[in-house]
Amino acid sequence: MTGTSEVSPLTLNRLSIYLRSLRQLQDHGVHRISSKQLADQFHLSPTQIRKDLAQFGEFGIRGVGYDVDHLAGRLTELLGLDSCRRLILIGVGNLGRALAHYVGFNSRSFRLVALVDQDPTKIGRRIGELVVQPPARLADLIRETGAEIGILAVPEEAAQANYDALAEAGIRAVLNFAPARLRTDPHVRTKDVDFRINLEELGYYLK
Amino acid sequence: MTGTSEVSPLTLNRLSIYLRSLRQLQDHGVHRISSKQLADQFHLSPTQIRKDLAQFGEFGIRGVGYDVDHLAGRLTELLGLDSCRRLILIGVGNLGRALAHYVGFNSRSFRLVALVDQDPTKIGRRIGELVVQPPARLADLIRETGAEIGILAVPEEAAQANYDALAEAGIRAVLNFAPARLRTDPHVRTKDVDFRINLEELGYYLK
DNA sequence: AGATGTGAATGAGTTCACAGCT
DNA sequence: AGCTGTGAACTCATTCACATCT
Repeated sequence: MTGTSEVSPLTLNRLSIYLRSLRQLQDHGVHRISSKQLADQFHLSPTQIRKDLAQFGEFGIRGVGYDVDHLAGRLTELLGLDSCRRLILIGVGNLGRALAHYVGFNSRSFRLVALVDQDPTKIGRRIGELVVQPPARLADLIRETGAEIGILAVPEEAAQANYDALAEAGIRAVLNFAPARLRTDPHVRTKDVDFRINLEELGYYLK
Repeated sequence: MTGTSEVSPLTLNRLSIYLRSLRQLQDHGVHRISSKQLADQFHLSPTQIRKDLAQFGEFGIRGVGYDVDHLAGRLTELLGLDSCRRLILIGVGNLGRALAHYVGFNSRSFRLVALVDQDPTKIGRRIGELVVQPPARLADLIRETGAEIGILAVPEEAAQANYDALAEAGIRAVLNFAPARLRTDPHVRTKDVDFRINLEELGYYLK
């Protein structure tokens, strides 16, 4: 059932979790599971699993449950994880370098294809298999490598300018690690990851 | 108005953003602002700002707006950022080391006080001002340093065991960077940060 | 006049409860 | 009998619209 309205990020994030859980089950040789069992094992809600899946079709067998391999396969397609997205990382400070080595950024579904930093002492350095490039090459790099997602790991002050440059160069999505309120481009999917906000949330409850 | 029910994380996260925005205004010498102006400058919703603040009292002046310094001060208290929370970091791989250097983890409101890793080749190494300690010392470290928040930056397989050890040792909150579904302890505030989920969300929309 | 603070209305997201398959 | 898929009920969150105050 292909509804016309967009899928909520919350649902999407849970689909990622379901898929990950299913893969773990595959590794343990499990071939069939009910929403209840899945929920119990991974601390999820069985109704929510079914509702989330319902947005995309019928994947289970009534009275029986889900075929683990089949469902994992469908979720993989659904999330677009069967093809490989190319990433360009802007900013190779401490965080940027850690992200560059992060396995999730170099898996079957995602691959880091370019590194950019403005600092002359960093340009030319090799990190993993890539060499840090100057910002002037940004647009060319995106065109040459076919990068679709930009990872912003620059300091707060530089965030907006780099975001704008990415948008201008035709990037399609940005994962922003800078603690800045970006003026976003409507053509660019943008998602913030902000540790400080998460920390402050935890801190609040400790009072 | 001290309502009895708990504040939602969504509200809390926005309060962090408001505070950050106000501090930027302070740096620019702005002393008074309306919810409308604040919203315009930082891409927020004016009604939501007012509703969020309303949960904690009346901070503005009708017909006038908010005193920037005063509101910033109240939010700082409210979020508990006037005192300093001590953090213990578990796992000093790529991500862990980046986090150790992350300024937000060593600010006025948060301070990293201990590092732990299980890898014998890492134990004893100095990172910043701290020396990496073995897991056996975890409980002692938490007691000695008064650490309240644990940062989990270990591989997926090790996440649950380390979480349990932190909970057992009396930690009050955990910020988990491992891509694992943790069985959480009801006495420990737990928050997940998962880059892969965020990436996959962006990836979905690119299909 | 102009902006806050807030009840009422709307919308989004989750849970319930059960009809419908296997 | 058992588990999925789903309308209806409910809860949580945002937005509207306006009374209230400076």
